[in-house]
Amino acid sequence: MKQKFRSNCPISSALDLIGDKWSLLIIRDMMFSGKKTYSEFSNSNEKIATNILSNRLSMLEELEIINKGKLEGNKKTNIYSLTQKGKELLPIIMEIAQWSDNNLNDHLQDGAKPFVSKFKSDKEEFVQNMYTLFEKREG
Amino acid sequence: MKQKFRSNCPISSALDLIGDKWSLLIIRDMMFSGKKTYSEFSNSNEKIATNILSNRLSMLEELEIINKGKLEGNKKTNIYSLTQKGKELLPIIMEIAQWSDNNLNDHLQDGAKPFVSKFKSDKEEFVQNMYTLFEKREG
DNA sequence: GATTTTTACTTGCATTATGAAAGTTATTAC
DNA sequence: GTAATAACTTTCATAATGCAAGTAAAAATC
Repeated sequence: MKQKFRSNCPISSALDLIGDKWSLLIIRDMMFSGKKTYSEFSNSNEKIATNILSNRLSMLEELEIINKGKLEGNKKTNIYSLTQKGKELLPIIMEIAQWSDNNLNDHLQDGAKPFVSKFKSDKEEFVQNMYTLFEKREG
Repeated sequence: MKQKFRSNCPISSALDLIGDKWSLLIIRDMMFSGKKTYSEFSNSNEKIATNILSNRLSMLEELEIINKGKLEGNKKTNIYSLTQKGKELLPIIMEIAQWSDNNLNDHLQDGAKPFVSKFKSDKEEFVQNMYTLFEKREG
């Protein structure tokens, strides 16, 4: 784990870890689409290159943002899941979504509006509901 | 403005604009250190290269996240300021700070703790107080 | 008013990261 | 046994970043 932090600023340090163009999109897909395998991530709307995907999955695992596991009876498919550290990225992602919803209206479609709306009206509740959903998925 | 968005997802789109390792640090310095000139940004703890700084300032200006102006009687120094769109990045930055505060304890010093604490205990109030501070700076 | 310093950059080049496409290996399905 | 799937790795082109030095205009100093 060659963590070359630029400083000990919490913002700078977080960006050193997850401040690239792909990491948060993988987390997004895990959170909102329930994706958990390599091929599911590979089919994202944004067409991540497979070498980058592979690299990001191992980085996120090394950072303990995600876990890598298997299902019993299947030696082939890797199942990725969010750790607590990973789940706690939700508020960041939602604030990003809200910012875009407020400020990128020229570009964005209205598809995400109801979703972001719920977050806006009660952030605490939204986040708690999502955390409950994460637990439900884990069974 | 060659905006090559990877998709119309609000999260992906925001990352297309500000999802690099430097943009949010410039914004951070404007918000929390009141920095407003090229040379002030240049002296950040993280040692941004001058060509990157120059590039990011013009990109952020093009995106209408910051404004570029002058003070009367000074033809030399450029004064950069946050637009509304830029100020609204505060909640994202604070959630990032909170995440680091919660999850990067091995790395971070305790300097930022009281600051993040205030955000944790009442986010709404913290954000409003900062917005008031921004206005005060603008005079 | 000439010289130095400051401010805000730009340029050139090395290094690193990303992107696209094809290839590889192990596992599972047929 | 053969084909398809899942999860990668490799190669190579392109783009982004980092470093060092240089430039030009304005301001401060002598």
